[in-house]
Amino acid sequence: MVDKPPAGEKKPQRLGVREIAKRVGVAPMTVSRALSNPDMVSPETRAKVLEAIEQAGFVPNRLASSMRGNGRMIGTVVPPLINSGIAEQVQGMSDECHESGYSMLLVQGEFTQEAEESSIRNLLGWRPVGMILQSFVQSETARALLKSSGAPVVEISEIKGRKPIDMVVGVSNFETAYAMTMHLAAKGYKRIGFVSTPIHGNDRLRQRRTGYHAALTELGIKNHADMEVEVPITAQGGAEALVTLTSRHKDIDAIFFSSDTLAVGAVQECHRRRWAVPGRIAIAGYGDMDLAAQLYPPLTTVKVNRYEMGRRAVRQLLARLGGDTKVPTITSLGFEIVDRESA
Amino acid sequence: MVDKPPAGEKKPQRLGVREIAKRVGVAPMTVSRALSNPDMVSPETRAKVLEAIEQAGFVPNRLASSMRGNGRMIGTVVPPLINSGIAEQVQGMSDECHESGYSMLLVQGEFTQEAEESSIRNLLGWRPVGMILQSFVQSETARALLKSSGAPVVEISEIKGRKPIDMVVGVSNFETAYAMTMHLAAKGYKRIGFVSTPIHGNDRLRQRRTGYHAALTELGIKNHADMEVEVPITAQGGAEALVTLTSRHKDIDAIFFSSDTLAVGAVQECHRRRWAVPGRIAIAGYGDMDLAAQLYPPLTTVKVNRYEMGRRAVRQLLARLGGDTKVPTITSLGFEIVDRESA
DNA sequence: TTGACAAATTATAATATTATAATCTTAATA
DNA sequence: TATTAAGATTATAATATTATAATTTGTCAA
Repeated sequence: MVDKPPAGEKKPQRLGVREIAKRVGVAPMTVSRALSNPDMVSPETRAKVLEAIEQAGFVPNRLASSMRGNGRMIGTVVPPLINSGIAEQVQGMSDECHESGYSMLLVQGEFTQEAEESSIRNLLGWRPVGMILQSFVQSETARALLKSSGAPVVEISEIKGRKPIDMVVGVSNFETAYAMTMHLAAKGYKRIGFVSTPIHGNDRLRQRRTGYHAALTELGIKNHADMEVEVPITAQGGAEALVTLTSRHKDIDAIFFSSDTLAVGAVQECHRRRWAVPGRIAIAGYGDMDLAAQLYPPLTTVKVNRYEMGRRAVRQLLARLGGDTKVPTITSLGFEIVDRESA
Repeated sequence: MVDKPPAGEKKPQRLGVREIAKRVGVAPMTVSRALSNPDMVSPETRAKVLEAIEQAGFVPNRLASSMRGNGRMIGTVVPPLINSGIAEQVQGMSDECHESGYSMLLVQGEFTQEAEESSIRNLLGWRPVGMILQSFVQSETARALLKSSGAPVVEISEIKGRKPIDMVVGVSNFETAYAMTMHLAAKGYKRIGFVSTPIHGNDRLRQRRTGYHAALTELGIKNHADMEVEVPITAQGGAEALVTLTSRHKDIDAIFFSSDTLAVGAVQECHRRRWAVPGRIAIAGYGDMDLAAQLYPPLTTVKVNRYEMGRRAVRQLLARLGGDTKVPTITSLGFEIVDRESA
């Protein structure tokens, strides 16, 4: 009761179109239009409104717009940003969103099925106009929620295999890995190992391994499970994998790492052991990270344009939202085998 | 008119507390409470409500909650995620947000003052309950907007110098750089160069340079501007900086890089030139990235816990939002000089 | 001077949730 | 049996915006 203002005093109106309208002497709707449909307002009125807005430091409430169905928010769930190429992808998404006036709601983490589900649920609570997800969504409940939300969904993922919820943007991880394995074979390597970060639940990695297997089969090389290792996505992981594989197989002459981070770590281990790369062992990576070209020796790797993938994903969503009915369901970005000196 | 449903037919009610309430035969308010104040609802009612929610696949609309003042969204503006330690910070923020049921609205990019201002304006449109910004906000307009928004603000930045808008979390970049420079001097290096990514507009980098200068002065070394270079934050940048400095000064014996990414690039250049590190030249970095310890030779660097910084920033915000009035205005996280073999 | 038409503006209602105040139940006490 | 209190539930109003329909204003021609 102490705080209650005296009867006559008008309470300090919160800053909204209503208040701006009052100050200019016009209806709230006119203020709204001055901002979003300038053509429907006379130039003079518009000028007065914009000035009042500027003057008051008014920032339109996007929550309310969103509730009325003018939302401009995209939700996204991504794996950990460190050491993977995800950071570049997020940058691509963010840039594209920003340029189109959209905002990006981000959840990041290492997800079990339940965690993934709860993250998606959280995001959907904000009623985003579109969702971008990494990898295929595992949880059936989550898939159902996404579908019934009505928002278009882009999965940035392996482009072949399981049926997408809606749209997919990505590369054929199978083909990239197949191509690299063939490339190594063509360069004369006979015993090629494969190192990956944990594959469980990750389509992309699984497809890479499958591509590696397919190439070996085609080459008439019997593929030994003990030519493969899974390690955490760190430089140390790469170094350890190198040690494991080379001590298992004295004659191994090349290792294909499913991530540049691992390959770089392995190269360091070779330096420590005074092993020539590729003389003693050839090393190939995946991703073409910034360091790859500068590494000593320069890293042979698979180049995938992650930044562009991020941008494309957003562009697909926006196209769909813009009413474009013939947005492709599957968008495959190309890849490139970058042949450098490490293999 | 074709679409209009026949008169008697009830239009398909959108899924909201209202609809759930109708199905359970209870008031909307009760549904709301079943979710957010379970204690105020009888166990039986609550069970029925939760079942109906589950059954219908209802996801509460956070926009509407937010409008009523129950928002749980934090806005953040960060520099590019690639090659800097920012990804770890974002991971920290995301984890902490997620654990507390908050969502993170992220804008990422390389910002001029105007772009920074527009990004902040965009975020504020969503009425976040708190904001986390990198570095001190430059634009006066943006600072005003932030202040008048009433949301608590954490700047993750240099902890000394300019007056923060609200709270700061960070380290003293001055001290870290001072300490590293002194460390190098103590190890016997006489001519120490400094390489940084573009300093303009970045407090943290400026403070690092200042710390480097202060140390030189204290050591009685006259500091030459041509012992410093600015390069882009890439491995190549680091390599180029090494070339530039060593050709300018034949007697330079150590280089302190303001980022591990640069230092790693420089080490590769040394390998190409068959220069011993630290025999021919010592290399020190900043950040202690994953690769630093695995690098050949292992990288001497400044370790700052960026992940923890991100978590702390969010925790400070939440504490303040939780009504804690004695949240510290300035939080300094410690640092560590990690002495390895490269210097 | 009236009518027709377009342009500009205003009024209304709808979006989904929840704090608050009001009401209804039930049980315990006098 | 009436009274009181606590617990559970419901009714009301408020949050800010905008599509739509309705109204006002102005211009031109008949």
